[in-house]
Amino acid sequence: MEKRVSLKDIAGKLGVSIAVVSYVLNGQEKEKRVGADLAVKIRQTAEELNYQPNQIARSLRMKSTNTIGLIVADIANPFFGQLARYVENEAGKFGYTVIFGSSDENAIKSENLINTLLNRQVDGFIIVPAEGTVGQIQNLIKKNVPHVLVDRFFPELNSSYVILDNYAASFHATNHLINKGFINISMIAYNTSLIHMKERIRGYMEAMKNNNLTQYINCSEVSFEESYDDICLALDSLKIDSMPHAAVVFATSALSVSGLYWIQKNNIKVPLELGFVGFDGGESFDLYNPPLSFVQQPLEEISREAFRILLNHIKGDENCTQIQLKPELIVRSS
Amino acid sequence: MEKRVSLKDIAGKLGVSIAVVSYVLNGQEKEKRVGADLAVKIRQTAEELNYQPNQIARSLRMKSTNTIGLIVADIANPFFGQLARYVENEAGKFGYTVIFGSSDENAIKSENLINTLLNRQVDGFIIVPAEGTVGQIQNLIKKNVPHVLVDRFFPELNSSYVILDNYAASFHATNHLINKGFINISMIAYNTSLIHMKERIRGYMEAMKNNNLTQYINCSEVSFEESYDDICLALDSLKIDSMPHAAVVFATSALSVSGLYWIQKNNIKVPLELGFVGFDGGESFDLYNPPLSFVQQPLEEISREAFRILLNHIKGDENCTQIQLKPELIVRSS
DNA sequence: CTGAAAGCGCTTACAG
DNA sequence: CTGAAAGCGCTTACAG
Repeated sequence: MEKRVSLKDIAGKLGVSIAVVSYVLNGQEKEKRVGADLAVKIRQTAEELNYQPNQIARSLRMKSTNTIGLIVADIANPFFGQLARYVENEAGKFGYTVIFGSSDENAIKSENLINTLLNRQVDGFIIVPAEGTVGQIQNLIKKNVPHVLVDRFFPELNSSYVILDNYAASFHATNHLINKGFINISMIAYNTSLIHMKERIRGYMEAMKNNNLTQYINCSEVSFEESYDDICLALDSLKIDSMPHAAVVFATSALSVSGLYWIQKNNIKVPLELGFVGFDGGESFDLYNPPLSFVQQPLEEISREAFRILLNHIKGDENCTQIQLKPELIVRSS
Repeated sequence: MEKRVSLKDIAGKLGVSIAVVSYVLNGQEKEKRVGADLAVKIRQTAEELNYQPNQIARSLRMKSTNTIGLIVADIANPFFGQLARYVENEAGKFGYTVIFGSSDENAIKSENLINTLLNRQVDGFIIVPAEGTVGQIQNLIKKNVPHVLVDRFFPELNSSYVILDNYAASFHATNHLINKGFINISMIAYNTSLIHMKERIRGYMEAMKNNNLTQYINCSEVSFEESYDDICLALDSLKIDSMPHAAVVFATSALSVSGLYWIQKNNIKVPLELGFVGFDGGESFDLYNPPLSFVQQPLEEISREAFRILLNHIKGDENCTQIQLKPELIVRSS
């Protein structure tokens, strides 16, 4: 690369110290009482030479990079892609850039990611924590690294987080199906100890119990890695063609979409032969014929709040803020 | 944040110079002939103190950050999310982290993004260039900043790029519809001067001309901002219910999905009432009943090649590499 | 009003 | 075999 122009170059050209030019370029000429004419001359030559501050040098000196790390499960997953976009927008408004990484719900990858971003001196983290990463988050707390968890959190830890009211989400989803007359309602969830999943399962269970449908409770927990095969097995075991008709609540967006693949493959008619509530609406729910019902998260609000809280931490606020937002059930034909 | 341990701390504890500890921690004890026992002691205390190198300091000194900038149109768009993921994977293998930004196909945003990433001293860029950003890319060339363009490029510029053979993509897509017996074939594209779009349009036109269907050529160019409304207008004007039946080739993934919304709204039967070829397959094409045909890009290969070329540039290779990859037409019921 | 100087945490040519 | 020292490009307390 071409040599960049530095403060030294400007100072050299004008025969002044680099301190003054740093002052005026940072708008401190008033406080430092720099001569008005000198100030304009400095600004002019900075312009001429097309001076661009070296953020790395600045970061080293200031011990802050104006950079945040965003760790999601998978940036290619539209849910996390959306999240990333909202975070990017919000961060941009405050002069922050974002470095991202995908953990694949894997604790080892998560640890590597956190460490490399830490070494790169990010000012803070927004993290969708994977299973088995309590220690990593605990470490951030110990080191006093600003961070906010999103989508999930660890109840035993005192971190800031912003999440969905997951219990309410599946509780309402299940009730919706019950109100439509379904009785034989199953849930497809991930096999994980993470709280968001446990809460979604709990909401489903409670709704079933409240309606005396305990005998129909049937929750299949599939693995992250083999999810499609596991889902097929779980759905195959449903007695779709018997009465009362079956219905399924899916616990995440990816799970719902996999479910749709199975439904298509088996040529099932929704909602006639199978009740359906998905999670985190995507095109597929809209474009399905007829359109499908799903639980909607306020993703933009989640992202906005997460960044806002993170910024407070970065600025020194030590108090944890824990926010739970309300889901919305988008009711359509299923 | 807690104070991090530095080379100085290790050196202090052992009563040696920071130079030696830098040497052994960088595996240069052989070249620098550091005593074997000292080396193990240094490694030990580095371990004990949990030393983590400060990449910012390292970057300042080395004038390289091991960071690349990735600029896409919109990270929330699954096509670009996928791209980002593949780039992330590839970069990770070589110790690079990626900072991303979304340009929204907007030249101003693109310029801001490029500048802030430049100030953050990224070692290079992978860019999906927006319309009107020739000057920005030219600037990178002038400054000798390593970069590779992706998805589109500027023919008048000598940059590395890796793109799809866009001409072939829509040429084959159109021919496929012709072979299925469609005659009245339209294209929906974006209203942009960017080459990838011009090539997709050209491929459509050529296929039509080659089959003496010039009179049926009908290409609607919609705007990025109002794409859905524009698409509806364009599709409304098609005479779907007349003979010969109409067919549409969509020039991007987002366009195709918008088209599906219109198709659903108007309750059109594909392919019975309307021929359809989409771009960049997503779930929606799979889940449509019956599944839809589309042009598939080798996204992983594009990403891998783009990073590989970028890395070569970063390492000093001044020669531009320009790659065009073959699309695949995934033929299903439409 | 202005500048010399220290220091952020590293790497590396150089001297012994 | 080992260390003192310069320097990457900034910011800022301090002295005049």
